[in-house]
Amino acid sequence: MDLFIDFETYFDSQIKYDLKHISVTEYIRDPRFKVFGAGIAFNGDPVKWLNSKELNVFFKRTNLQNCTIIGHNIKFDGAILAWHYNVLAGQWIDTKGMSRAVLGKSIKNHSLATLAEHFKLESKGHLNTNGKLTLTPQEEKELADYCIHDVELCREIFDRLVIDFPTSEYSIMDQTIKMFVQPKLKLNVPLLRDASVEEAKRRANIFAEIGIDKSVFASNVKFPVLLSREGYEVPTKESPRKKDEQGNSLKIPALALGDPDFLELMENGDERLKTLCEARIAAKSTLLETRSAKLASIGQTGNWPFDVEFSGADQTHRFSGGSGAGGNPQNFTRGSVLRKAVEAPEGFELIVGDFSNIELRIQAYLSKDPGLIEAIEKNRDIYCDFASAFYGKTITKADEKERRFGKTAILGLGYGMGWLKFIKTVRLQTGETISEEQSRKAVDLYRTRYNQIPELWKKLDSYISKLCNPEGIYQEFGLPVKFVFGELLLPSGLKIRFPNLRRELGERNQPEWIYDVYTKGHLEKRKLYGGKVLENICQGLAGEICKDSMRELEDLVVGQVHDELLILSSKGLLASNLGRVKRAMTNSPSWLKEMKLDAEVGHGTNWLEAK
DNA sequence: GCTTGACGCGCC
DNA sequence: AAAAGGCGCGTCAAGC
Repeated sequence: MDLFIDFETYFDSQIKYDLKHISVTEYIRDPRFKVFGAGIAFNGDPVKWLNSKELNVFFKRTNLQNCTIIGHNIKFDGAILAWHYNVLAGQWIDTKGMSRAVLGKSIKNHSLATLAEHFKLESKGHLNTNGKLTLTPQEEKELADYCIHDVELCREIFDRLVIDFPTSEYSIMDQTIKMFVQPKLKLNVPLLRDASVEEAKRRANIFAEIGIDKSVFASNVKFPVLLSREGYEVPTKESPRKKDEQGNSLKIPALALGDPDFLELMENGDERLKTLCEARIAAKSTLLETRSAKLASIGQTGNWPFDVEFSGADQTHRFSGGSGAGGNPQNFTRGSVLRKAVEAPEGFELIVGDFSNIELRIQAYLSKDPGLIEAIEKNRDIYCDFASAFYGKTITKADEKERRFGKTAILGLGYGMGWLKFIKTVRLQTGETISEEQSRKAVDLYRTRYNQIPELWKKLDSYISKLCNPEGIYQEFGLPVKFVFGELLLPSGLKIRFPNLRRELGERNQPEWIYDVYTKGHLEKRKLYGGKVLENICQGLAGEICKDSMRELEDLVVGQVHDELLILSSKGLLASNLGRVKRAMTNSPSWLKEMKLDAEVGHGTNWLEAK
């Protein structure tokens, strides 16, 4: 039995009680939270409006445990059901997640209104109940009509998306929603609160000591002015977006952590300059302070909903970080108090499993590169392997600097990076400055030592034209993906899409492969080439492997970050669950059986300790 | 006063 | 011949 549902609730933007100002979790757990009613429909039945009172009766009388509950952005409705009505679904389905998976970046966004337009359905209505705490009978009637139409739209959109949504994905989508609506992890509120206060003090002190306001350092206009006024030369770079009338990139100051010239400024020996640059970084790094404060306030209200978005990375179908419970869990600072504050409940232990070099392994086995495969199968350290060849002497884990260089090369050069970008990457990731000659040597060494990788780029480059064949004949070329018109089919049936793929003349009149994607509601052109096809495939396949493990570990999984799984185990079952996690994460996928996988599995009372 | 774009920061 | 990419969030500046 399917139940389609959409809740209508009170909000007031004037007092900042709405989803623009606070997260879904804070909104629903707030004492001001109030349900006006909901539109519901079983299967194809007419949609009914039930007001707040009628809903109480309905949920008391109806057992939905074996029901599939479907909604647009179901984490919202699911959290209301679970937290206010104590109602859990047998399975949750989110039509917004389905839309990301099926339509991807070929559509400007995945709102109900946009989807209605896309599928040529009767448009979504307009209604504004902002600030209304009680409704007149007339207002309730209007809200009911509006809501009923939304549920009808949701159902019709579901009926259309269901055709192309792979069956294998329902269980994973359900898991991601359960991680949110049935949260199991705790947040250490005092720890987070202290951290936020301390970080605020630390940052404030920096500006107080210099005697210049934070706003000067935080401003991309004022900070370069300050530097030049003090007699320093401001480095520049090309803006990625801003263009002049001729379409040439405009120069903007290069004063960010990702700009090698900025790092040079800090290290050129001028103490005053160093102080100013450090203040710049302090002004721009707000994550620790703001995130710990937000998580502290979430932690006060209950367990921590783990929020990731299904197919949020809609090119490769990996998860993206959600914002429903204190901010994106995918970018918690490594080794920080944010991870330390995420705790297993009493009597439980947190297990963290991390796939070892999963993308590198996929690259190795797809390209069948003998050097890479041998290193993997003999458990050799690939970073040392490359560094030894580069430096012409044996490098071991003890040679930290050299090994770090090897790691940067191995992880960076697999998708076609050139020598110029590699200089920058090495500077940013290792702090070292290498010459053009050294960079060219590293790039050449990578491409000759693991020569099957560039061979695969070349092959994939030549297969791009097959994606333009409207006949849509499946071709596999010995890879676990199928090439169809305009898209690559992953083993799950999810598609990596290249909408409107075509040949265009680029710089110097060279023909290039171009496709269109919507980013932030705007249509943008993207280039396509062999290295990038390989990257998309590797990321997509890595995501599928991770999902296989999630499926196997079922409801033990309480969180997921890229190649990492968070699992909760009762203390009594710790030993057996550690083994279970390791097995689930080292199973070779059915579509690349010869590939050897590995995972690091640790445990502890909190996320930091477990990893 | 509000929205939008641009940039920078954090993670993999 | 050569080409690394993708998320979410906070803040400032410009536009209305």
